[in-house]
Amino acid sequence: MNPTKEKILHAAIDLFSRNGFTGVSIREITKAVGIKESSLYNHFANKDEILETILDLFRAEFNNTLVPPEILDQILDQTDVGSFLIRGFEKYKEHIRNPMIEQLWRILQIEQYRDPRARTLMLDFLIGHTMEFLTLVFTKFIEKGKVRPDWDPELLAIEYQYPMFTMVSEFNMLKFDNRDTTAIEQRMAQHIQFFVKIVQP
Amino acid sequence: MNPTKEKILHAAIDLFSRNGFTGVSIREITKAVGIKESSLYNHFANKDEILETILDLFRAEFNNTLVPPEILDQILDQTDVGSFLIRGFEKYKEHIRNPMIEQLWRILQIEQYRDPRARTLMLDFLIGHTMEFLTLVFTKFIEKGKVRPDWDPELLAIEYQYPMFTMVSEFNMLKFDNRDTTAIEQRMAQHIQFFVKIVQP
DNA sequence: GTCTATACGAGGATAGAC
DNA sequence: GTCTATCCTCGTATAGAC
Repeated sequence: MNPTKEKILHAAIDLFSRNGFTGVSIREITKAVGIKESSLYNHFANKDEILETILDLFRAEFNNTLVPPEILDQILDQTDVGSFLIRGFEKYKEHIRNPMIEQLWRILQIEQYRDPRARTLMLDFLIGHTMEFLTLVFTKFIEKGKVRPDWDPELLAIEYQYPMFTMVSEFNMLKFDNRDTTAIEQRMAQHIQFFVKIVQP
Repeated sequence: MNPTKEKILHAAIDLFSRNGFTGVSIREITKAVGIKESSLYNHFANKDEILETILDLFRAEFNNTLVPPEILDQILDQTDVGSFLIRGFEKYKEHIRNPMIEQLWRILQIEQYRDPRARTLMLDFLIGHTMEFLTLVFTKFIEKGKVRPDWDPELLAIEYQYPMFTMVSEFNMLKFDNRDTTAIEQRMAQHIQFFVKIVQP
């Protein structure tokens, strides 16, 4: 991608993530980049195309974090539930440590009601795929006798992941104000411990 | 409150909840109400004062749902964890069945990053007070021998409430598009069952 | 309290020179 | 690809008549 286009995109991500799509003007974006308004239109047809590009970027980044299904069985054979979830959590923390990813999350939250694309991305893509993946993981863990067969794998996926969604959202809000996040990070770790203790055979 | 002022407020809540504060103009609000722009300023000093009034309203509505601490012990003596949580869930559903409340939730979600007041309301007030209340509830349940003393009451509050936050948020998004919500409602009920089974002595 | 009229800066976007 | 200049609509807000 053209370096100016990239600059525009990143300035837009930064601004949208703080003030929302409707709260940011083309003038602000171009001012942040250091170009004139008219120059922006050499890279994007209009303001909405910037947002569309951002949503595409989010989709791509999310796909990057998924474990390929081919190697899933192999991984699950080599680990127990606890190590698997902790490892996933560590990977997630790496992921979110990238400030741009954090900004993309915020944009999705802000635009979820105003923009149907953001809503679908959040509901069907993000929540949907994560739940599908975890349901598969717990199904296999139960088959392998590494998780108690007492509960529906889909319920386990919810019990594990849904608290995480809220904690991540809380974490993001605290970070946004530069507030202390150790308490919430500790809670995430405690949640994993709690969950593992309950599902272990 | 003056009837025109009330109409303005409700039109603003409706519009803000769909397009966000920055995505709605004074012209749109007054058009929805059927008055001229200038008339609005007889009721609110400026656009921001409308949002401030909305946030105050949310605070008041939330306070309405809290159980007074004086009568908590009495309630907890009369019920087990399951009935207590199911009853709370029913009350919550009544609460959210009010379309205005639903809209207020959406506004809070949309504005959480742009507006520090919305962020504090969400983090410290809403999440904070709910957790405080539930931690107290589980502490007392443990004292009364109605919940296993194996876990920290605060952890129990998180394990119960945090998945609910995500599910409510998901529920709201689905409802916004008039999509089917029976699956998510069923999951909420399953979550309560799961939780009760785990904490029961 | 509501209206008409108006101010005036900010908004997205384009034409055309370089 | 970037600039200057410009368009025209929308945005918040006020003054003053009724």
